[in-house]
Amino acid sequence: MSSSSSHPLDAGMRHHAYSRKQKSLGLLCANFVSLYDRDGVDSIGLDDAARRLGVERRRIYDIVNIMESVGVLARKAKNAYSWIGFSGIPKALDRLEDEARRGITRSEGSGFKDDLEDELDESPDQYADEGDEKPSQIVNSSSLSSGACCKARSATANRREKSLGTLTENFIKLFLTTDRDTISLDDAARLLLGAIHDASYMRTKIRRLYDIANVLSSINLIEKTQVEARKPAFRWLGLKEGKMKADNNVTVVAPGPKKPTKRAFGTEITNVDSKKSRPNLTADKKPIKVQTKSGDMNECNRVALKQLGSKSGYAFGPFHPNGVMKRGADVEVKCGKGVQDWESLAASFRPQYHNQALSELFAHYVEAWKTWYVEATKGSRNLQQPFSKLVTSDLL
DNA sequence: CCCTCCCGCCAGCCA
DNA sequence: TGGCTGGCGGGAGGG
Repeated sequence: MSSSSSHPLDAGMRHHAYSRKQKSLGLLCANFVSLYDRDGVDSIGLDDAARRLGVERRRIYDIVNIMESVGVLARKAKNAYSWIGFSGIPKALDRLEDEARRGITRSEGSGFKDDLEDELDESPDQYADEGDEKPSQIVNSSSLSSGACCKARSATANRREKSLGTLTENFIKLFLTTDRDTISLDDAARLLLGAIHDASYMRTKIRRLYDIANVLSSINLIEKTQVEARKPAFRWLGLKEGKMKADNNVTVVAPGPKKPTKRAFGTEITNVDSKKSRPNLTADKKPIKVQTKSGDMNECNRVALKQLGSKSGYAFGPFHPNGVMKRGADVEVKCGKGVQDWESLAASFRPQYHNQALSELFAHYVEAWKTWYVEATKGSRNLQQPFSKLVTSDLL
């Protein structure tokens, strides 16, 4: 993971080489944020986002689902989401914390409570929005029932329970309910899966957790740490309750605001050409997919959570790096106005992201950016007041 | 080698 | 139906 230059020969032709790093979900998320986190943005069209970010629509669904569960976005309608911003995070976290306290964990296998919740929150409107959140969730305590498997939920419900969004929520709840400083994805998967032992299911879950962790990292809600060698884990950073502001800050920098003239990452967007060199498998279709698993756990989850230890009153970590984040947390560029300058800067700079927003990686990036920034501004760093606080100079 | 995780197939769902 | 969603896991990048 070192920073730039990973490909030896890539110097000049950076876009022929395929580099998954430039296409990571975390990076995409960062770009997504920088693209929409500004004044005047309220509605986001999936197609538009995909086009501007240069990725396939499928990837936007991933980002959006995760972001929504964190309160940054709210689904408005088909193909349309409304941008709430980081100011929506506290509320979302409160809700999650509250649910976690009551022991509500959306189960993986059964959709029991989910359904109930669905009725309450989901469908009609977006909760993350204004003051009202979904009503309380009384619901269950169903630990037992859940385990009892009420399979059968409609396919829809079933599907939903396995959604990235739900997984994200449960993943976050783990952090909100444990005393542990860090949680590895393995542990998280284990805890979230409870009784399920199926290895392949587990593998799939972990893949998803990687996706989630990457975007949450790019948003600075969590950060990757290396606990034991070979076993990376994530630490919850969260945010400080009152301190959050509509636009606090968050990471990311990104390519140009507008349509990327030049894509800052990922070469051809749609992976048209350079994609990985897949063998020419033309014909063979994928074998039939097997719909494995089914069990569910739930009660187990709760128990598992317990094992992690429960906290009673947590004070989230500072969301804003300025405060507590350790090093390298992030940079931000947001702020609506005055973006022009940044935009141009960004355009010329073209940062190199790294895969996930691991803090170390980010640190590299930030460092590079910072350096560049200093040069660019030649000492006079405060070009705009709002930006003075911006970070660059103080991170790291 | 094995951890990471991108890619896109394809199945439900809904207008 | 066709388009939207998004689960899922193959398999390649990369340390």
